Amino acid sequence: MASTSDGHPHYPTRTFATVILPLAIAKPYTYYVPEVLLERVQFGVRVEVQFGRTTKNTLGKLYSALVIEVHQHFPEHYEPKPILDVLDDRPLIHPEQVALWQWMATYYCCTLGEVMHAALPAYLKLSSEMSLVLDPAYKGNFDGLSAREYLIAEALTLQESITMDEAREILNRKNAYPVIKSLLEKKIILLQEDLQEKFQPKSVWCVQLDEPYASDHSLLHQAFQLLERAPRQTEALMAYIQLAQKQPFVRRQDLCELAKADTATIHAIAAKGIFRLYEREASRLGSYEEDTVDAPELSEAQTKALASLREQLTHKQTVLLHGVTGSGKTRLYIELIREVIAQGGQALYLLPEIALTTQLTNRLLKFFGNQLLVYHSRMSNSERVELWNAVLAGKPVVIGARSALFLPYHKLQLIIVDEEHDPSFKQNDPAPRYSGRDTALYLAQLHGAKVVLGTATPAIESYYNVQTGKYGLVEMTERFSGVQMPEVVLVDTRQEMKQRLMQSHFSTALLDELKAALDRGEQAILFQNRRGYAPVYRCFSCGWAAECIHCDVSLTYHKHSHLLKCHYCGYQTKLPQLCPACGNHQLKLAGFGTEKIEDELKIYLPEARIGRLDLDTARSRHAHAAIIQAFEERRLDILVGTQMVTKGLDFENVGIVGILSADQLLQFPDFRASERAFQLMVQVSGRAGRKHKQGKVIIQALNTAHPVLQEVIQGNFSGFYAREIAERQQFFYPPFVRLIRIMLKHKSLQTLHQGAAIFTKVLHEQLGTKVVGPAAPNIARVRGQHLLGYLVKTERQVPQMSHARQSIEAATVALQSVEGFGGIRVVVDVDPS
DNA sequence: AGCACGCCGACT
DNA sequence: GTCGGCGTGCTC
Repeated sequence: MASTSDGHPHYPTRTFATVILPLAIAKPYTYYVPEVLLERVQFGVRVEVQFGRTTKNTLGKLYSALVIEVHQHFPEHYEPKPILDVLDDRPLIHPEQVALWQWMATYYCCTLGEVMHAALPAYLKLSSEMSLVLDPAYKGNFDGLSAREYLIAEALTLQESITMDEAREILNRKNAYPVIKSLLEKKIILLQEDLQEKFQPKSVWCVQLDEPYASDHSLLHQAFQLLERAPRQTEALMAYIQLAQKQPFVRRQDLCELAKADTATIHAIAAKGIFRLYEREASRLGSYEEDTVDAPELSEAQTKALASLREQLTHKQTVLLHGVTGSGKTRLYIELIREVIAQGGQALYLLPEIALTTQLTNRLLKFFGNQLLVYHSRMSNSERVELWNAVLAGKPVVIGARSALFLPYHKLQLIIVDEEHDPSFKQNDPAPRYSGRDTALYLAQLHGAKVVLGTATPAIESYYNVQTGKYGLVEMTERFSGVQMPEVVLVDTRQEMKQRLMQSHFSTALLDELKAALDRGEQAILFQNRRGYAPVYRCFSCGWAAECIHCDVSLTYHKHSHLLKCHYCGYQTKLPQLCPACGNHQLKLAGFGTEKIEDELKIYLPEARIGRLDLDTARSRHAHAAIIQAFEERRLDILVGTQMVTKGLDFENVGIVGILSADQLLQFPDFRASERAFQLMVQVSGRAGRKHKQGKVIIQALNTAHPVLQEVIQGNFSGFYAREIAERQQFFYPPFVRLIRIMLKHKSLQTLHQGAAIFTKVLHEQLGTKVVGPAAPNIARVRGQHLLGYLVKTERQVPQMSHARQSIEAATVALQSVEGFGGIRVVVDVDPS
């Protein structure tokens, strides 16, 4: 073995690679780069490595790991294993991606593996599966095998290899291992591990002219003569000529369709030497075939706003675009994106997932055509890989939800975060628990790119950053159409109840306005932030209420399925007829959700065509689109819905919007309740207003004195902000501090409390009064796990933040090193929503 | 995340 | 006695 004076004899190249494995483990690992792979191992490629325990009977599992560094530092405390193969010729990522991942792992307190897991498309993360094959060297028969051994051996004579799962199934037991072990010892079978690429390019059959016709079109008349007695084939040849004039490649399928022929006809022509069939790699990403159109001309207000936006972006990284609904923010984005394309850069347009409707994407596709890719959650694994590769190759524009932040940009110049205030930009579970907006800001910084935060209702944090001068600000106060902002009317439902004017959950004013709007041929939207029929099923004799068996929440009655359902874990059950606690017949439904609103509305407005948009009716993307389309095409008069109706929708004929219970929004036990309520009410109000006519909004509330209601009515964002920011300052809430929420979880309440004692001790020692807790959250048990939470309030500065993180880490280590408490899960959520 | 090992109670 | 449950520790 070659050896150098300063090198280790086992590692002659003295070159090592640090890799990230596609697993949720804390740190990167280092492998040895053997001579034969020296040339091909580089930053950003995937390599095949063996990882995990190996014993004499198991080959280690194989993984595709991502190389993030190639270096000469000899690992000191262990013997690195070799890299087995290199899977890519070109890097799959740029250094910016790894930098982003590292920042996310640190900032959001999770492992690099967890970030990479979220970042890479599934088909780029490979792991091997163990399978069994017959040992080709084995010459004997299967005599003398046990019944179980025989089952496996026999199965292997029928199929070449079987997986461990299949072996378990054949043996009908959980652990197939002892049987396999003895078969290995008898040298009847071998184990096999191999890594298989999951992504396969799609190929389609194409047709072209064969020689000599291909190079000499004047010979085509001879071809037609050859087909003279076959009219179907003649037609196919003509169809081919027609298609070939328009497109560089003629798909067999397209040809069949146009010529109304089957593949046999095409093959017959090929057999005569006129056509030649070949396979061609095809994209799964739909291409935009129509001509792109020009965006409408900018209004005066838009021109001014755009100029201001451009000007501020020259000296600020981030500008907040605060524009009322309908002011035409999207039109400005289009302009900015165009400039980026012209300069050869890349732009990312981020939206909350739910706002990624076809309404918006189709509109953008019309302007950008094939320069734009839409990245949505319903994409297949193969499509994701293709999209990844397209961005790697420099695709200029991507529109997507927060996960689009992970795509491999490397000349990113602009990120637009539309609806920046939206809480669904925050990922709550699983790790990385990151904010799409804040991560976008960091990503932009890495690329030296600009960020535009767009919204009609800025987040308190964002507006605070405007006030301190960190962000620029552009305001658009008028609707593009010139139509006035809707008139907002508050209805005191407590008064109406006293006077017995309420009809079910509808005030007279709301019902009258709805009727009037329908008579005028207008449409209406009703907002109720709760799905299902009724959120509580209670015994009015003893007070018992139906609760989930896995979670500490009341069950919601769903009329459609006639079941009680848990909105946290999905548990469902039939309605008891007698109260299980006292045996009485006093069981009644309390409260109301979208389902009940839809139902009761039918009584008061029997003529109206009513649709419902919530998680229950719009579970699939298709169902969601179908409801929106029906409303758009005016096949529905009234749309009842949850938050879903507030996002990313543009309807032209909505005369009236109703908010059924503002109290529900305002009563949330959360420091952000006011902010959320303000945003939701303003956003849903923004759906009102016809193309040429002012719309109307009716807000029903029991407590009409709440200041947020007046601010919503007046569209008074600055008043709302001033009041809210003062409160945040007084009670030490963001943006004046940063919050880190910690949740301990365990199935045993006793273990949880005992463990929490240790955790609390360490945390208090390190952070003192910055820690609030432990306290059981409102919902103290979810999916059978008891919860205990802490809130850490810390200064916004980096050193204090990292001290808080280190303290949490120390407390976690202290907790989990105690026997019996290792099973307590510690979930850390930085900047929780 | 996997996976093996070790310790425990429940039955072919 | 084995089988399978779960808790714990380790992986370059």
